[in-house]
Amino acid sequence: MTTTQELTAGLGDLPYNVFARVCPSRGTLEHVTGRWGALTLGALYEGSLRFNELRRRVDGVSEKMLSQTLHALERDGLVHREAQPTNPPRVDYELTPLGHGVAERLLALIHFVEGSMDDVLAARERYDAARA
Amino acid sequence: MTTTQELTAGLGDLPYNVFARVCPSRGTLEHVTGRWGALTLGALYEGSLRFNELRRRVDGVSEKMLSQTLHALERDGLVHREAQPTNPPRVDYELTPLGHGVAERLLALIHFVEGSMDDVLAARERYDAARA
DNA sequence: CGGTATCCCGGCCGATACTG
DNA sequence: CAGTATCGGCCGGGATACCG
Repeated sequence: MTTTQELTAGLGDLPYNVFARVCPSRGTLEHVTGRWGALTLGALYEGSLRFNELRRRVDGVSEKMLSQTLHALERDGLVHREAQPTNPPRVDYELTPLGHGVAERLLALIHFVEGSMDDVLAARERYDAARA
Repeated sequence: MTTTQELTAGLGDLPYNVFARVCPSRGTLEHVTGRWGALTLGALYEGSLRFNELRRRVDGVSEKMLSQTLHALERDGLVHREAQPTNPPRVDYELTPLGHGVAERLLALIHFVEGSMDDVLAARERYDAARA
């Protein structure tokens, strides 16, 4: 297991530190972990998807938010947009190698959280019961 | 490496699916990956911290948001609050075993994003240059 | 199909003041 | 030190309409 010492060692020497208010990595982390960014990256992990396929997969996302999310992820170099000038148009979105690395770690987190939900729900009941 | 097939296989059979609008895991994931939740869990990974130590470590967080964040994480069973009834009061926050597992995966993601920032910034320049 | 443009509301969140 | 209470702005994001 990686220790925190290793994880945070020499942060002052590293170029990017997400814990600092001004660091650009904080913005990228928010694109990645944001409500729709996380689910979009997760959905694309298995392979390329078209716009409306993504919409169906990420339950509840609006056209506007999916569009914004994809633009942000494409700008950060995590998603590649492949538009075919046919009629009707066909646009495929897929992870870049970088995006794949991010999505992999993201899915590890998502999966772990999903697997912990029974514990989480039990903890909530205990917490709520203690103040009622 | 874990494949997406494995990650998403039989989602319909699993009790919790974050991609579904109504699943409670989506709410917990948002606590965990939210702007302040992620940084708070990351800060606590190395060990217990007091309220104002956390405030200093999570640069830019307000008292109110840190308080709200800690309450949410405590309710979800990820953070344990230890209050000593001394004067002046002393309150320590630390990760639960469950919170530790979450934070570990979160830090893997954060670290990867930080390590990718040069690529991300380069991708942004290319993206912006392409439409200017 | 694959988006963009516009309107607008709720709530996230920061600032400030106050308390035990 | 460790918070809670209250106010207010601003913007995330949903709804709707429109376009190539």
